[in-house]
Amino acid sequence: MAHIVDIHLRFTVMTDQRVRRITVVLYTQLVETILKLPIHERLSEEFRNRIAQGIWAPGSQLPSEAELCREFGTSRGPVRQALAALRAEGVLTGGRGRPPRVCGQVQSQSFSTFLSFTEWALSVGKVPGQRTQEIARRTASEEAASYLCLPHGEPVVELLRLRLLDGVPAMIERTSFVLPLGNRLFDFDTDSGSIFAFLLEQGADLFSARHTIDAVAAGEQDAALLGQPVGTPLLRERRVTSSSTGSPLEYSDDRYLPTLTNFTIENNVQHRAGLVRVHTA
Amino acid sequence: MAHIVDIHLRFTVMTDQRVRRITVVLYTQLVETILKLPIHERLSEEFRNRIAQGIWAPGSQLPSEAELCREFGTSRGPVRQALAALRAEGVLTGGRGRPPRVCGQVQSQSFSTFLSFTEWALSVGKVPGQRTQEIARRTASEEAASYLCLPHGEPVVELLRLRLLDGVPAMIERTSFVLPLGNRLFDFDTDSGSIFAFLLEQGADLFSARHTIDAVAAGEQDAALLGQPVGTPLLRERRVTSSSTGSPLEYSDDRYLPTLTNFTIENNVQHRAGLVRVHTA
DNA sequence: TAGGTGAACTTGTATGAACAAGTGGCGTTT
DNA sequence: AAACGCCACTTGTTCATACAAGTTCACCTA
Repeated sequence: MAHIVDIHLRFTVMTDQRVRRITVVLYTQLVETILKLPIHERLSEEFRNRIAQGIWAPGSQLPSEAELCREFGTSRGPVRQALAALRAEGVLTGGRGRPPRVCGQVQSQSFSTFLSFTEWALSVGKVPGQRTQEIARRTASEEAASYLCLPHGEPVVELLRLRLLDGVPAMIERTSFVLPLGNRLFDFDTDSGSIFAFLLEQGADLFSARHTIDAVAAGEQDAALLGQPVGTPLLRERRVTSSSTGSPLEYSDDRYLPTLTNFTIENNVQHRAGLVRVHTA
Repeated sequence: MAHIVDIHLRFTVMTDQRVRRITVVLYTQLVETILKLPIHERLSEEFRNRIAQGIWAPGSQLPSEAELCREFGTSRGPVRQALAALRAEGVLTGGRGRPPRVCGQVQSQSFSTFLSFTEWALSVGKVPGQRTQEIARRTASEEAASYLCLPHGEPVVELLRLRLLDGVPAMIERTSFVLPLGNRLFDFDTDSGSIFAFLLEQGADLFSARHTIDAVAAGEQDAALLGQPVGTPLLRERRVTSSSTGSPLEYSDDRYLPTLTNFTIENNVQHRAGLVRVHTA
């Protein structure tokens, strides 16, 4: 799907001896596109809703496939596809002869919710906040350069922000953007909200991310910003976000106060965990 | 599938005025069962191998579905099921008109590899080790009782072990087992290897697990065992393992040296992360 | 040379059918 | 009461088919 939402045409026009700017916006038929979602995606969305709303409570059995087919007027294929999607996330179990059951309590998070602090905070009912400490174009640190696959001495745009939940310091974000992305940030008020949303709006091709989670002691800067003593254990998430062609766009070192935030995953015999334990030499 | 591997029949017999014990073992046809794996599971296994061995390198395109069908002599269904399994783990991407590509560098880990320190260590080519500090039956700690859904004052079997990688201290494991499971451990040499494997062998129904990851400062005991100063940041994984009926069997508080171990996950637009960020009040 | 057209190929979606394999309930037998 | 056999129902697996929708590339045209 092309996913073009609208097309902006900007003209500079002379009329009546005055210069005017005209913007013409062509809206494409997004509504059509949404309504034309494939059946099985509409189904899995519907199933997710029912589970979230408790209509299908944890532990309870779902209707049989045949019943779901009758209810939604489709064949077994799409119904099974929708169920498989939820099974792959560990939300459902079931086996031969046994109707599917709601199994996991932990809801998975979409790509954007997991990447964006702002979107995540809103999804858990908190007010996100941010205090930009610094935004600068400078030579990439060794670590950033290696993660971003940049030659030594290449410049990047570095951003240091303190992130807040309901006004309370919760996380420190040190991000390095490759130049094509980073340069756009100078036109953006980094105190106003989600960079992720801004970049997506600008058409950035943020496609995949690799997250590495460990623990570090708070340095002096961390401690001062978070209002904690130096040496406090912090939960660190390092992240490389790449485009759909696989070239790295952004490297971030996020340090969370572990009393406010943690990471959770569910796992079972049928469902391999996406998370892996890694040994570092 | 029943998954009965063998049946042991033990007799005590009098012959020639001597008491003998005879064990008769009935082996069931496991080989048959393995060979009878459904086609799509055999395919996804084969695909996983090819990716691991680099036959299908990251970034490279896979053969088209039609070719795979020809190669394995099946219809499109099973091939697509196998591809879907890998896609659900974020290993493959692709879209309409575009042959699938190997995308993630991070291999997912099976339930048992992720749960068992021993199995994991072997899978990354390290020699796992353990020094049992203590095994005891005592009243559950408040935290363990709450995670295991036990009434206040209920006894559990607590185990404290130092885990090693190639002889180097890497993790501290504090596990509480509910009695039916824990009591069996007194018949087991906890210095000899994997408790997880032992319990499975005993027929324990370890089905699902919820993992919570955060950071803590090393206490005195942690510091002494790991040979680190008090206050060193440790990467903590707390885990509740449950049976297939959902009743908790085991609670563990594992503290890793973050210089040796971390957790990694991959994520993309098409593939929701199983891992979620959680706010703790 | 730049750009459009169309054919060949690819994957995504959906249907219908058939059989394999496991679950649970019922009644009967031991 | 426990064990067994049977039946109805459920999910898992596989096939064959058809069409929708996107990609790629060679070719033609302006």
